[in-house]
Amino acid sequence: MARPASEEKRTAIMNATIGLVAAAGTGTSTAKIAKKAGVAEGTVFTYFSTKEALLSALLLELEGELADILLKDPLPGDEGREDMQHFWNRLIDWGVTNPTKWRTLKRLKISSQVPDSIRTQGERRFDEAAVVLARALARQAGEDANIRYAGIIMNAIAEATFDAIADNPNQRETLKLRGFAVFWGGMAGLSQEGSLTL
Amino acid sequence: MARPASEEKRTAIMNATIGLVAAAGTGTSTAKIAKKAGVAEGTVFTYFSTKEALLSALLLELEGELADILLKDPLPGDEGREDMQHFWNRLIDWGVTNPTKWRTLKRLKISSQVPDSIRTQGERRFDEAAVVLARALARQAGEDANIRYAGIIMNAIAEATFDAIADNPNQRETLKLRGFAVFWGGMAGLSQEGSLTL
Amino acid sequence: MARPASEEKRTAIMNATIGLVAAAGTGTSTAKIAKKAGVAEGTVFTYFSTKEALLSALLLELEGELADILLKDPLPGDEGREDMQHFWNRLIDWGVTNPTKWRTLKRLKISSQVPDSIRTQGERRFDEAAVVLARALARQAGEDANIRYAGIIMNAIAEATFDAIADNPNQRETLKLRGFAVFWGGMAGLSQEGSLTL
Amino acid sequence: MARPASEEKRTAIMNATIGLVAAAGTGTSTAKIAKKAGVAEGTVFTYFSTKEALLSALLLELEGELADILLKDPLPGDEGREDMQHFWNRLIDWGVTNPTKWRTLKRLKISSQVPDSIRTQGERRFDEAAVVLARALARQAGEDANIRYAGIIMNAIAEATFDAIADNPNQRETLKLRGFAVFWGGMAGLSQEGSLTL
DNA sequence: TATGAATGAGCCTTCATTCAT
DNA sequence: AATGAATGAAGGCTCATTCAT
Repeated sequence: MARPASEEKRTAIMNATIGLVAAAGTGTSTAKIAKKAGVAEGTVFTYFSTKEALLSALLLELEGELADILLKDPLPGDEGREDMQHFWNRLIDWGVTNPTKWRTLKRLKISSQVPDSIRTQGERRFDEAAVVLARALARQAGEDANIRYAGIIMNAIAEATFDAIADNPNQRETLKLRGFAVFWGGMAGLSQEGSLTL
Repeated sequence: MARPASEEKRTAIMNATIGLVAAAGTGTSTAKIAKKAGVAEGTVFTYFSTKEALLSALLLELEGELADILLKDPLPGDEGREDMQHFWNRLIDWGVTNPTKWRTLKRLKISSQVPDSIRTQGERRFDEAAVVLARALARQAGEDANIRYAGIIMNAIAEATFDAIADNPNQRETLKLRGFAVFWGGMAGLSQEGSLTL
Repeated sequence: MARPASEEKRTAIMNATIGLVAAAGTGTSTAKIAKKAGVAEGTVFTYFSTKEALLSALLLELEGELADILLKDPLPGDEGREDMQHFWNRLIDWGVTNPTKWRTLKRLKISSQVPDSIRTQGERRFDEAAVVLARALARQAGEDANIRYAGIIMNAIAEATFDAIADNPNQRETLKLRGFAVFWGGMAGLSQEGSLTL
Repeated sequence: MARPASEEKRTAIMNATIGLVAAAGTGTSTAKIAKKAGVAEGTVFTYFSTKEALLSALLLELEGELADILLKDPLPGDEGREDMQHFWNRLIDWGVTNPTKWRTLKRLKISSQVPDSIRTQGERRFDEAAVVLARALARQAGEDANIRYAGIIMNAIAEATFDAIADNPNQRETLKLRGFAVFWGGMAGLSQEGSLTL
């Protein structure tokens, strides 16, 4: 009956936020976000009750998008190196294609403007992927390898890989391969240290 | 800048900043910093012309401190794994001993309140360490391994290691070993991918 | 203004306003009013062009309701104490029965969000009652007693009486009697001071 | 050492607030207050941490001022009508001399922007005066007359008296006398209704 | 007519920085 | 040099009102 809430506007606000958070951190003002999104300052608050709510929604959205991409295509199915590399390639491709999203996601994950509960909720998006990852990892790093720890390291090496690709875009595939080799080699190192009681 | 009288006050301001940035990010107000440092609000600005100047000085100071620690003790001198592990141990020990410093350093490195020129300048502090690192790395990852890339990954794995140690303080030594194994294994993986022209 | 369709909605808006103004003052937002009334935000403005118009209409309505009540039942007709006490009892009964209306009326009478012209207009609602009051008063306080002055005092003592009854509901009748005694005694005092030329 | 906090500025802010609250209610903006006081917007908050704190301080200050005035001069000492009239005269004189203060005080007493705890605290300022009032009242209205109730009525009649004086300034003394006669007569009426158990 | 999204002025408050003392 | 009061530009958010549906 009334003017319907516009998905388009919501998206515009989110995209503006992605761009600004990537460039200037979560300290960007809602006024700048509104301006960049092409809406009135007040409109931001009809779509997100609070700046915190906006940032939280953005974190969940980005993690959801990434998680979906990891799982979209069928896995090779070897339950080992190839499955893992499949994930790795998806991760790198997404990050390289969406550098500002990646940067924003990274910032949101450590921002004090996003409540811990949201961060926890966001990790849940990766539960499904984590199962596959765990299976593949078990072969390379032993049954009791810690997935969370492996995940953080995978992320970190991906990070370094993005940087390298950003500096040398034409070496993209090589760098992607190399990054995985590092990760996979690291996981092998992990296996040699025996089990831990955490 | 002719250093104002009291070195003590300068240090107090820096320490207060470390604590507050670790806890609340670079958004902390200069007023809070002054209060925690036990000086008047205006005094902050006789030691640092600007909040940006304060944060920049802090970044350089922390990176200097860390760089010094890496080089303080004599190296084993094998120009390989042991030299590298020596660095690794220094890095982890410093981070575990000074968690707020580590956290603050991490935040400053990505803060939009610190100009890029400072960030570049800060990396220079590690030039000397990088030389040693390069030599050691050459053996494990090949002559043309990229130090910057390796450095970023080392940092990342260290980060994951801190988290793990923070959660399980009594496993500190085991986790330190494991972290290094991962790093070293990763570097081995690096070598297998052939040379890159970057 | 051609009254919009639903008298029911108009009433709902007014009632919602009564409740909210009593609780939170004339600063309450039109959005809250709409919500409490169960209508859309915009609907408030099809019934009342302006928030000011809404509050003004409410003031007039409440004063009208109270004035009607004062006159509804037949007076004892002694043109003295009994007529006056009849009014007093109506007034107190209405206030005790409708505490939020009373509270809202009180607030509207001094709100800067209601124009003076409306306040004046509202007083006109009591003209008829004032005639009776004047006659009754003449006996107790002299021919030239000032009705406006007496009215204000009556109101004030009623106010104090409401408070007392709110604190001690079971003493209602006694307090009502006592309040009138105070008022009537005061009017006697008034007569002793001789006439005034106002 | 630093620029000392200026009592003058604090007073300017308070006076500006008195004027604006009298004219427009407690909804007045801190920006307007600052402007009228001739200070920067931020300065308001170096003297009062919060708008609520400002209004609260103002309420306590005004009640304190009024309470002091009631007690300043020596009482006639008859412990009856004359003592009471002494209070009455002080009250009326203050209100007539400071109409905006009176108006502001009235508004603050019912504002939802002042916490109840402050209101309670404010009433305490009148404790000393209340003792005298109670004694005088006992003679006219009986031993068990309720002081709070009497106080409210006194206030209310004073209110009506101010209005009348504002309309007819040259009748000031006569109206003051008349107002007291009404109050005193009302208290006599009170005595006739017998005791209440509240 | 009813709806509620859209608007932008305005609100209270915080903050980096300046400056009188 | 040290202090902290003074400043005014933002900042996040609310609100009365308008307008597309």
